[in-house]
Amino acid sequence: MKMGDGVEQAIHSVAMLSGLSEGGVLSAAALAEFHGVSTSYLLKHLQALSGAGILDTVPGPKGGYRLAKAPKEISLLDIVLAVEGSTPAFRCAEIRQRGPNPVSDRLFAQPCTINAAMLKAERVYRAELAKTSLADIGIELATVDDGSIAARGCAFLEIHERKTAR
Amino acid sequence: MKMGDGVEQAIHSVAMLSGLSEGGVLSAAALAEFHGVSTSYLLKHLQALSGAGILDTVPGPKGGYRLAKAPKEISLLDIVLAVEGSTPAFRCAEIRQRGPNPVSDRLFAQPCTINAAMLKAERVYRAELAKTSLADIGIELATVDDGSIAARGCAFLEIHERKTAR
DNA sequence: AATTCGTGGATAAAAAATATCCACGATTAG
DNA sequence: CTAATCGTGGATATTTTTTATCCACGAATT
Repeated sequence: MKMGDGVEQAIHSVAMLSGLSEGGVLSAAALAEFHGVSTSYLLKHLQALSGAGILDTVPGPKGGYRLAKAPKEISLLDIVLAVEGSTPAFRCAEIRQRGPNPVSDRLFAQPCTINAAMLKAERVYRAELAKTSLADIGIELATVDDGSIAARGCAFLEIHERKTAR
Repeated sequence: MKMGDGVEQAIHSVAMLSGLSEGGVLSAAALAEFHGVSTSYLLKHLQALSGAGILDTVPGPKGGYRLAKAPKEISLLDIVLAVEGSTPAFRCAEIRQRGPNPVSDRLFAQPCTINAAMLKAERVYRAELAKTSLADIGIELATVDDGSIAARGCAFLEIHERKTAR
């Protein structure tokens, strides 16, 4: 069982957007450059996030992505579901009904107990992810080379703004 | 995120073995036939379960697999870990350290908060699976065609025993 | 009006999962 | 004793899924 790398990229992207100053946006290209990932692939996930109502898009020159709501209102679960979809990891294939089983079909009206147990665990997993919001994750602080304290990504944001200010 | 089909096959196999009478065993071929899956593929998972101490093997003619301990002592988590491995679904690729990030390396001595949150959710997931044992799943009951009540699989076991009694 | 951006579908490349096969050693029924 | 049966474990093929890329289009802003 492996979670797609897109999820990690998406969470980091949204986290960075949460550090933006009022009115600020970041283009898909800038986000991809900062995270060192493929722009066209990240785009796919940014669009999923936008479609899920987590991000807003600003078209035109100086456009890009920004949060659609407050960091406190965005949970990790929201992001994971937007990128990976809501299909459970465990999919009951109704194995119990296969093979030369001479047992009556009436049994199978009741749900598979194995499936029920697996899905319950997934519900617990998702509930835990729902507890953590972007606000909880916060912005990591760092000492930059000149000795000052900077929010993670801020230094990059400055660089990016210098570029776009041309 | 998708869990391998092997997990489902493994759980059903172990569940069926838990319904075996004292001293009884089932061969990999019989388990595969009952579940309608490939024998050689199921074998791979049965061997993993045996290696994990969940199943015992009985070699020779009339040999096969049986539980290595009481159903109450076998949790769904044990089976999932044996088949899928214990690697977490979310693997932090340390995206935060990539790209043209001018922030000091000292920041990265601390664990990634995103990674921490994702792993915490996985711990909760596993804890929930650990709560459910084979005994909890129990043996499903069914009304067979002649109107009597039979444990799921028992009818098949009878067929199998008739075969092997030749 | 030209630049810059996101949209969305089509498609290619890479990686996993699934499935199969074979030669070997161990065990036990007959 | 010996022949049949079973599990072991590695190698390998097949299929499916994931990941990644590309391109033509429409929208908005300077």
